[in-house]
Parts: sequence; structure tokens; C-alpha cells
Amino acid sequence: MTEPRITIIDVARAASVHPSTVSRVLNRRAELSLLPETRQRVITAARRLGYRPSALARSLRLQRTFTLGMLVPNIDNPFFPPIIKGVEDTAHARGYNLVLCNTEDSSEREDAYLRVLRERQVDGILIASSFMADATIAELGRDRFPFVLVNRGTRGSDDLAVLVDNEKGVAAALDHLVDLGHRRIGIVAGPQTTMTGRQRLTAARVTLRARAVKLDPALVSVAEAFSQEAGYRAARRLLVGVEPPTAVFGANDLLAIGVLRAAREAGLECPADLSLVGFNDMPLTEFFGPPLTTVHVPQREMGVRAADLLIAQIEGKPAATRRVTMDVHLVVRGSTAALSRSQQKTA
Amino acid sequence: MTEPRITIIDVARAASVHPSTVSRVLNRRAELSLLPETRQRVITAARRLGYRPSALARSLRLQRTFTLGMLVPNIDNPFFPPIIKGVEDTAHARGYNLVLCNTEDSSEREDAYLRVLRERQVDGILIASSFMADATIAELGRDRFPFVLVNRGTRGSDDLAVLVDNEKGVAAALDHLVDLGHRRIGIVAGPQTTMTGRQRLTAARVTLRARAVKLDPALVSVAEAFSQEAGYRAARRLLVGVEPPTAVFGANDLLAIGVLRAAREAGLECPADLSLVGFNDMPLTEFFGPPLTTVHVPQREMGVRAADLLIAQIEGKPAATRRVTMDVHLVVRGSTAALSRSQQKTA
DNA sequence: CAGCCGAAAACAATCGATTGCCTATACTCC
DNA sequence: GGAGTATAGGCAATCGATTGTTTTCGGCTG
Repeated sequence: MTEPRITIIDVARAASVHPSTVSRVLNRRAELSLLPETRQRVITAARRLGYRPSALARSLRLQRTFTLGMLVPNIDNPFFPPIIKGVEDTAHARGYNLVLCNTEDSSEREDAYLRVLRERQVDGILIASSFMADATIAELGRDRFPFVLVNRGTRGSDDLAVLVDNEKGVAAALDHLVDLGHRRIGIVAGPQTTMTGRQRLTAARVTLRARAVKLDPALVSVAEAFSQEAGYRAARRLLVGVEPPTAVFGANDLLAIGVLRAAREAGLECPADLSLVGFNDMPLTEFFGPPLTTVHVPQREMGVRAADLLIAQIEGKPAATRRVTMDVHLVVRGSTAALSRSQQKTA
Repeated sequence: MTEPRITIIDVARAASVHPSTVSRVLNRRAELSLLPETRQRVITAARRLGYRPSALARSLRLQRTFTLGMLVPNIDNPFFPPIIKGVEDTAHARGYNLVLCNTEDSSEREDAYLRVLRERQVDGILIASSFMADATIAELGRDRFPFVLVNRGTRGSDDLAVLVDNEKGVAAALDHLVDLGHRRIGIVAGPQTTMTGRQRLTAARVTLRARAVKLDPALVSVAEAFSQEAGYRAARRLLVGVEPPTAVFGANDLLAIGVLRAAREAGLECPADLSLVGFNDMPLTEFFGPPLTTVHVPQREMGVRAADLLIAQIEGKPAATRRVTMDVHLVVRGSTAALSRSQQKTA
């Protein structure tokens, strides 16, 4: 199908030199002196033949691919694209390419992709996928395979990781609701199989206790995924109760949007009847109806830091830190309002 | 850094057989008979050593990578993730991996990534990037390199492509506005360096002429990218005029959202003061404030069809069609309303 | 018992590039 | 003029797997 490949040998023949010379010319190796005229002959021949080096052969020989792999749980979640861009920009600037794998929140796919990435001998892996078992990650560590965790950690290890200050973010979100007068606060939590899901729920409990607000167990609903649909289903369970919440914290923006949909269906207006806070401040949230109050996470920056960490590890540079925690802050928009008289009556 | 690699030779030694035998066992080649006991010995040895075949070496030998490359203009645009997922699911099901490259709307990056993908010898490429010059694409064709265009075409060639029925979509969008009574209709067009940008603007002119609606040249504003920010800037130019439009068509959803922001800033309410239609029906548009009226494009399906087309070409199967055009339809939501009395007064 | 056959597995070339080492040539210096 | 040396570039091994060809060996036949 494809035309027969032009190899370094073809170029060598055309320039009447040895293949090794072609290699040295094209890679601008300085350790060996080459006649300018020879150099030019090689370059001309390569251009004339339209020579494209085979990255495959090169990588096999060098045992380096200059490629990073990245496992993302769900590219549909607008939270990730900016992270990916941060990674990509950094990788690109440092001479690496990025292979992106969408694991679709499935641990089989995570395992499959992880295997593929290792077989393709990427130089390192960024793991933003949160369902992956700690054991799988520990195996990477045992094999001394370079990797960095993004937006997730592992229990009881000090793997390289770029994390979000979940405690601070959740505290800011819930403090905001409490400050607005809300006491019946519902939580739509993320999957408890993920570290992010667990941390944010725990942080919510801690914060409410600190503010002496009782958390009704009936007002905690765990979504089975970090998606709008899962948030919707989880919220329905929450809003049908005899005494619905006056405010809800969604463990991420997509869950919050799911809550919004469920609320609307239940005839509740946001923020008049129900205040809503999300987490992540993913792109375009300011354009939602209503604009979402949420915890801002510096997404692109996370990607940049993660890529930096990984590349430093690959290149054997001493790690300045093993763990980077991104600072977060609450962005108040239109989805939250002070507890109103009508809400108090219902409650 | 990484542990010394376990190769097929290590496995062969451990199982007391020749490397070629290991290869045949692990690839389940039937053309040569193997003693069940030998087979078992090899499998056991491979498992015990934790053998991982090198995809690099394998690809070099086979001249096949079982990898597809995909060029996406901007992963930040929510229109693309579902397409990517469609591609990925299909590729995965057929035994291919996907390497995703985000070209950031830059033609240098497009060229760079295209070169990388070819050097890595991916089996084929999906091009959703719209800035790429037709000449670059023509070169792929000359080299008989398998590729499929997604959401874009090339002038005067019959390259494999999955397209959107822009004429029909634009007509539906503008017919809707005209039917609602709007006559002063503004267009925020996409970059005229892209085929999509040009086609949609042309289609808009054609439709309005067909409906005998005069298109004021002052009401056509061309955005320099398909982004919310570019849409915002383009819309500002449109809305400051002495006689602003009563409705605007944005050449895609992000542009429409940019218009929304500009309108809000200008003190115009949507849809009361300004009706707005987008194009693509990207995820979450229904949650915007107001929910966006837009032209629905079957995004995931586009990805599936594109991957099918590409893989068929790679595997030398006769192409059923060289060109797939996806059907579209208008989804009416809350961002459009009938021309009101107050609007008529202003106009 | 020689010759033949078939099964099982070994052999060796190959994919394309890189690089340490070696050689050939020319030039310098005494 | 011969030894020494710097310069330019060729040689060949190597990365790890695949596969057409060949070898080996046991068993069977005439």
C-alpha cells in the first residue's frame, strides 16, 4: 500500500557515503568531524529522496522513545482537556510527544492501556485515571518505571504526584454555604472507589462538623461516576426525600450539573430554592444557567507541573519535590444564594 | 533507571528452546506444529519472568504498528471529545491504538505532529485539524499514506472524508430565525482559512438570499478562531453598531457562547433582546443560560465512521464510499425567541 | 537395514538506525 | 624521509522480534 520506505541506506548510497555518516550528519553529532562538503551532499540527498527517519528503529536502538503516555479517565469531562494541554505543551517544549489514552472509567481499559504503553516503551506515564488499583501502580514502582500521578494519590506511598488541595477546597465550598445560612446541606459525592471521591466526602464531613452543622445521612448520595448523568441519578435520590436540602455540594462540576438537572425536574429553581456548589471550575462553567459557584483548580498548571515532574524523573534529575499540591480557591457565581424565608419555611 | 528488559531470548533460555519457538508459541501461530509440552514450558517461563514483548521491535519487523494517529485542532473544544471517543472505541475494538495530537489551531504544530506521526509509522491518520494546508494533505496522498479527513474536506480532490451537512444545518438554523420573524440577522463566522468556516458563511448567505432577507455586510463578523474568546471579540464588533441585530447565528457553539457574553456585556438579554443559534450541539449546551438552540451533529458517530473508513483503507478493503456526510438537525432550546415588539422598535 | 517421511524445533536473515572502534589518508615536525 | 598525529569516514555489532528455510531425530516401510 505505502511506497517502499526510503532508509538511511538509500540516502547513503545516493550521497556515496556510509550509512553511519548519514546518521552522524543528520543528528548533528559533534564528536566526529565531517567535511562540510560531505555534510552538504548528505543533506541534499536526504532532501531529494524525501528521507524520513524511522522513529521505530531509532527508539529500538536508543531504548528511548521520547514519548510520554497519559491515562485519562474520561476525556468528556471538560476538567481534563486543560490539564492535557498543559502536559502537551510542556512535553512538546522538552522534545517529547504525548500518547493520550482515554480509559473510560473502566479498570479493564486502564490495565489494557497501561500494558500497551509499556510495550510501546514510552519513557514515562502520567496517570490521571483514578480507578486504577494501587496494586497496579505499585507494580510500576517495583519495575522502576517512571510515572506521575495526577489528581490522585496512592495510599501509604510517596509516589510522585500532583494533587489538589481537596480539604481546603471542600472547606471553602461548605463554609460558603454555611455562611449563607444553609444548614440542611446535601452532598452528592463522587465514587468512593476513587481517592478524590473519598477525600472530598471526608473533607465535607470534617468541615460540617467543624461548623457544628449536622449532616443528615439521608442527604449524602454517592454517584457511581464523575459524570453529569451519575450526578443526576444521585441527586434524584436526594431531592425526593420528605425534607430536601436547601443547598447541595457536588464533588465535581459535572455532578453539580447533574444536580441542577434533577432540581429543575423537581421544580426547584437554582439558587432561589436550592444553592449549588461544584468543584474544579472547569471551562465554560461561567456560562451555565446559573453560572456555577465552584472551587477553582489551576488545571493547565497541574498538567505543566506533572509533565515537569515526569520528565525530570526520566532524565534522572533530582526531584525537587515528590509531591505538588495545587492551591485552590472558591469562585462565587450565581448558583448560590443566602437562605431565603421560603426555604426556611419548607425546612 | 528502568530494570534491564526481559527479552524473548531470556524466555527462550529459561524454557530451553530457541527464540523463534517462543515467538511462535506466544503468537499462537498454527502453521508450525508444536509439542503441547513445549508450549506450556514457554508460557510458564514467560509468565515467571514477567516477559513483555517490545512493540517497537515487533513493529519494526512487521512494518505495522497497529496504531492510528489523530490530529485534533483543539481538545478544549467540547465538540471533539465525543468524536475522539468514537474513534477510540472503534480503533480499540479492531485492535488498534490511538495517538492523539492536539494541534492548538497552529499550522506549525500540525506540520510537526504530522511529521512525528509518520516517523513513528502509525498505520494511518485521522485529520480533524482544519487549518492544515491542502498541499500538506496532497503530499500524504502522493505517498499513499492512509488518512481520513474529519469534519473538513479538501478542494477538488476525493480524499476519504467524514463530513457534516453544513448547508442543511445552516439552512435549518437561519430558517428558524427567519421563521421567528427576525430580519436583522448577524453572522459570527468562523475563520475563513478553514473549510468549515467558509462553507457555513457561504451557506448562510445562500439561505438568507433564498428567504429574501438582506444580509447587512456590517452584520457579518469573522472570528479568527473557533473559540469562545474569538466569538466574543467578533460579536463585540457586531453589537456596537448603530443598528444591532435582533438575532445572531454563530458558526459553532463556542462562537455562540462568545456572542452570549458580548451580548450580556452590552446589556442585551438572550433571547428577549437577541436570539442566538449555534452549530454542533456539543455536550452540556443544554445547561447553558439560556440553553442553546443549535444544530445537532452526531459527534460520536462521526468518529466511528471515520475510524471505520481509515481501518478499511489500511487493511486494503474496498472502500464502500469515499465520502460520508453526516445528517444534522436543528435542536430548538431557549436561546431563540420570536421577534418581539420592543426589538422591532429598536430596529 | 537403507531410505524416506513427517514432526518439532533450531537457524539465520531481516526490519532501520546508532555508535564505539578501526582504518586510511594527508599533513606536520624533527 | 620517516615517525607521529590529526582528520574523515568506513565497519560491524546492536536493539528485540518475526518467519522462511533447514536441520534433527524418531519411526516406518520395503
